[in-house]
Amino acid sequence: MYAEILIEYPTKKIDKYFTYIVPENLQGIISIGMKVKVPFGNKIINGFVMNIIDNYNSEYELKEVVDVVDEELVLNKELMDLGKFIQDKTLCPLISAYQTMLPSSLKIKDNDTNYNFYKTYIVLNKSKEEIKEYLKNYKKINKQSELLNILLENEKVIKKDYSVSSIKSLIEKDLVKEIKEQEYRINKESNKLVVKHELNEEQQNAFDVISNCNDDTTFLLEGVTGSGKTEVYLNLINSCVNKGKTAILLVPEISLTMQIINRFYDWFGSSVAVFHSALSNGEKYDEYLKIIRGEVSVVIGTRSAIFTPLENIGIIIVDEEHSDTYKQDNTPRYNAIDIAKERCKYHNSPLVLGSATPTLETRARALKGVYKHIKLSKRAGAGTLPNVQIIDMVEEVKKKNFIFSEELINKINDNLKNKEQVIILLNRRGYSTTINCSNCGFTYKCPNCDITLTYHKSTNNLRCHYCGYMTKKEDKCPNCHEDGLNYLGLGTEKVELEINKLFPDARVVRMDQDTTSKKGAHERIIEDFKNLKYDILLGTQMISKGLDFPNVTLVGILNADSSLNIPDFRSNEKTFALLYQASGRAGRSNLKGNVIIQTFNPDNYVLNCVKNNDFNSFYNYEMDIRRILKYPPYYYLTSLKVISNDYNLALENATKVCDYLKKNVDETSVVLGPTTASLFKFNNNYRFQIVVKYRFDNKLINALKYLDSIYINDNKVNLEIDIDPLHI
DNA sequence: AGGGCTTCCCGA
DNA sequence: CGGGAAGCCCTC
Repeated sequence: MYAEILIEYPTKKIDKYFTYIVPENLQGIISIGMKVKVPFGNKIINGFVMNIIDNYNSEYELKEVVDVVDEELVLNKELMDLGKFIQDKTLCPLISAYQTMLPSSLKIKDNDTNYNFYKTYIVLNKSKEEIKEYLKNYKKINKQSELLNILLENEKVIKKDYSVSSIKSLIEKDLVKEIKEQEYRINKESNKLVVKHELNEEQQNAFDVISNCNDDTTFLLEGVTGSGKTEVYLNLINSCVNKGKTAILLVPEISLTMQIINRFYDWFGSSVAVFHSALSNGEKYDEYLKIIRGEVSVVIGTRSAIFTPLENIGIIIVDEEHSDTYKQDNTPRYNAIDIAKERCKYHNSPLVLGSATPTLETRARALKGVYKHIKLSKRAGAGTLPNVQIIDMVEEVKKKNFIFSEELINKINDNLKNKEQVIILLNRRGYSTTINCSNCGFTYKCPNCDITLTYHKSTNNLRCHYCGYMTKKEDKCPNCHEDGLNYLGLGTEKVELEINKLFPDARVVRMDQDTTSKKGAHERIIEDFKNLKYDILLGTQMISKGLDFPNVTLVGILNADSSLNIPDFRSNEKTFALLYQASGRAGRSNLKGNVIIQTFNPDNYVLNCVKNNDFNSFYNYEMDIRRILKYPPYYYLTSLKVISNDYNLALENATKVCDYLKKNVDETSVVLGPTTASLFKFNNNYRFQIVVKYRFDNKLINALKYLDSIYINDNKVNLEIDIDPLHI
């Protein structure tokens, strides 16, 4: 018996099968999709069993499979095929497709860590009658007799709750014994008292349409902020579970979605498994084990949770489908929504994409009838959509109001007086706190990357947000040695100081990368804010998503236009979604909400669409732009990056790649470049970019595969291919 | 990926 | 001629 093994080195050079002998003691144990240890070169390394064959003729001597890594962890047929699908669609090594399917704790070569977690219990080692007999003769009342009595009532007790010495002597007397049982680290009970809201008419309609679907239709559930999409999800998944099927719910970032997850725990208790980056390796292992063992019917998680080995999937729901977290930006560059479609096809089950601000691609497909379009146009319960006001900051600056406009200050004061909460959103995309010299124009830049360094006041240093480079801020300009260093841009720290100055009595909490780096910090801030421990929540875009604070009636958005100016074809769409979602945080209960948008471009079309709560107009406006400029959804994109630490080599090869593409793709496609990539220099590597825009191109994929195969063997120049990139 | 083997270049 | 660095190629 032989096994064809895929070696666990994520390199295309060895991304092929190696054949090993299956020794007798592993025959019958080993199966396709299992992880095994094999000798490779002079090391023992992990690999996946891809095939098992009876005969193999080899000119050289084969080695033997050493061992299996874990008998329970086997990728099923569906996932094995899915890996090949990903390899084909993203041009990644097959092994990296499989590696992303497993939780990180199982990926790495530290194969000897045993993540199984056991609890030790004490049980009786004699019959109850014998124990009663013993107790009668024993007569003493002490810790030992006490424990025996408890054990007569309860089958088992946790060892560490009782004194070691009494257990020891009872074991010596052969009356009790220790047993070990595997425990899961996460154990949630469902809440019997959970409030199940009545669905309103629109919600009920959405539920009816989707739950009656028996094929792999994709639905766009477009619901305004606060329209109660979560309630629809809960009911859909519940009906699925009642039919004996399973469900996956994808969410953008779990730490921000704890509110939703807790609702699922309330409904479904321990049949929910959760996957996100904040779990420890042991926790991830346990959650995975529960699924493999078939003990779970609902999985909630971020991008990679789409790979959980659930059987009999009845529905997949992708919440906030416009979020860019669903696309992985390193190998394999897959989009979880594409994977979801593939899995739904396999299980013949519906896919639900939910959002208040779907991507233009999704919405276009829904309008064309490729997806089924379901709308939730009203806020659930008493909430009404907020009143949005645009403030012209050009006028405000004349009045020396640089950060907060007069109107926003007044509204905040009103809110503080009424004991209602405020959210301040600092739109920092493409706009970071930098330092430059007013005397000579010097700015701090990263020596490894072509990026302006960001100033961090709390540590008085400057950091590169790409490679982590760090340097101290000097008192005088390092270039002209004058006192000209100035702060540019708005940082959350600066705004916080300003708030403290303007509203000295307000309790302010800041939420950004710096205050949320510790585990659980997100949840704590959100929980505290919800429990009214603070009046003002100040943060970056991370506060705009899906949070539900009933007492927030005012949202202030500072520098709304900063993200409009980034050179990316999606910047309008991103800005609209961010501002619209942020506005949606206001007035979610019966209190009327207000939103103030501060901008230097009060006439900007995108901002006015937000003001009018008019996704339709925005959609039509932006679709025109996309059509004229040949961007998605009218054209598909593929981006290629040619990377080398040698500038000339990079440019030379980029030109070659570009020429090759021009000759070898369909004539209706457009090849652009080479241009410098948006992050031109990164970690001392020069990066050139080529973009292909196409509609139907049968030749492109082969051209890409050819180029890819060429650069596998080039160790000076690297080629990165991103099919359907989110950004270019 | 990582180790061993080959090649190539330069100094004495 | 020798040594060290750089490139090449193999791993069942």
